[in-house]
Amino acid sequence: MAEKSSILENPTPKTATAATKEAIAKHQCIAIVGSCSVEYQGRARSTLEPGDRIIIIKEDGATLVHRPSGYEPVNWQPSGCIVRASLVGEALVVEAIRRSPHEHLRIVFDRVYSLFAMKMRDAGSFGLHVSEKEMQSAILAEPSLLEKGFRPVAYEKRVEPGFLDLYGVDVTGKLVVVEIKRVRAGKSAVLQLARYVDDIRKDSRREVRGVLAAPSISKGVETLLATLGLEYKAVDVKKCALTVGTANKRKIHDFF
Amino acid sequence: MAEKSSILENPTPKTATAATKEAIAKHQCIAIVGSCSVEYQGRARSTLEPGDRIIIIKEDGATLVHRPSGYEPVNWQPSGCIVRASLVGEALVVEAIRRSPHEHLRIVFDRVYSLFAMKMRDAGSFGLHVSEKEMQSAILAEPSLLEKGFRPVAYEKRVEPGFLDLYGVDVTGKLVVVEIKRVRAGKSAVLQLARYVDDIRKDSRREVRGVLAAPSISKGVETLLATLGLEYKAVDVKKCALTVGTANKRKIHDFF
DNA sequence: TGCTAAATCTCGAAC
DNA sequence: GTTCGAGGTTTAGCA
Repeated sequence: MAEKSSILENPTPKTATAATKEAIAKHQCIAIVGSCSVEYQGRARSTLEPGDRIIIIKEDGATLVHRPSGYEPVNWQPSGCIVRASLVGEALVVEAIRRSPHEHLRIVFDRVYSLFAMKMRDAGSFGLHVSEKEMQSAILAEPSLLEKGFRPVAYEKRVEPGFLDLYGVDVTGKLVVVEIKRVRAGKSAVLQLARYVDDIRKDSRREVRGVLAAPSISKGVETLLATLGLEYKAVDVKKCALTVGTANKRKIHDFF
Repeated sequence: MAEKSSILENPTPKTATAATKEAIAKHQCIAIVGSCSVEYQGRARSTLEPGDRIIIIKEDGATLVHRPSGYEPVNWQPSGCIVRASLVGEALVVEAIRRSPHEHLRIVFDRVYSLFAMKMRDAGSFGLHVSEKEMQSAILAEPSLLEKGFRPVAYEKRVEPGFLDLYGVDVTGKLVVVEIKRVRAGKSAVLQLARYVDDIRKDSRREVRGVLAAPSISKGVETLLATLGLEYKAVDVKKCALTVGTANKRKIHDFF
């Protein structure tokens, strides 16, 4: 089931070069650990003296040179460049070249500790989420994310048109109906909020504010909000995510 | 001389976990190739379904999850986080946790193809350069980088106070003395330029312009330039680097 | 610790 | 192609 992978330990330069050439030809992913020096010229120019590094060559040509510490690669070449391996003297040399802009990356190995190559299969989908539910939880845990002095009273409250996301009281005692959107809010969100506000106003003598909480709003929505007597509050999605994370801290901490 | 490295090929989850734990304890660098799923929670939240990936765990805790294509890691954790390996059921699990902001990365391997660990030595210094010489070459090759219609006449011309970087004629026939700085130019660069301009003016009846070519100038330098009757021309260092690269294209092309 | 500006930023979408 | 904006941006320089 699993694809064949090849691993070389302390290969000779000749062997390493042959293996790298073959892997590049097969569009495999390659991971080389070795001592190397690196030169780059293109949008800027750089030189890196010899030292132990991890080099990754991906199937689309993306090439990364990683030092033993730090998040970023010290040198790299993005996707779509041409990668060549060659034996120069007694050294494996990997070059990655890109046109437009013209860039040249040259890696000269004085030692190869390990060389791994394999056709990797990765069809897994990646999803980046901050759900509306999480934003709601975050504002419940930290109401100032919405507005200073806001006190939540209920969430997912049943009203005539459906469930309203959040419901509370502001610093002056007015009722606040909150509609939460995790992405840029459009006209529909405003109209939904308007229906909820109308419904609440029917049952209350207190003044009722309608607040649309979203990272941003579509163009034109601002005037619609003003027309309907509603408000927009910008909510920092990342801060929400962090707040949710902090709320879950104990659970994570239990792991240790 | 070279540090001991350990390589495992298709290890069992138990073996892989033990090896990862040991390598983390020794502050070694680790490269794992395997099929895994990934979850992240912190500044945002993400999930990644199973697939083949390359995982790098560096000695400072920086952790990277790379898919088979693209420059960027799909998931990561920066330097300074705590990394733990554990055997959960029949799977190697790597977790990297950071406080402030609180972030949690969890990698679950359903298969490990290869595991490499080693104490890497990298003392090589890294230098990112766009030398003054290269900026000079670039402007010589592409004079419009300085000013439309500029025609270089000489470079490194000997004058009384030293060597001036560049010397030419503008579109109206005036002489132009150019002082090049690869970084933000300060007062000293202006004074140097002023001396060169004075020297050239002594030997010529034609009008002489003094131009400071640099990516930017320090605050206050603008008024000094005005006082001395000199000019500043912003030069795009990256464009210079690219121009130098293009000029060397034939040489690189010969490689193929 | 927090803010600001640059990055060989990368990446994707819109034009 | 080119430009524009967002990113779990990261990183370095300062207040």
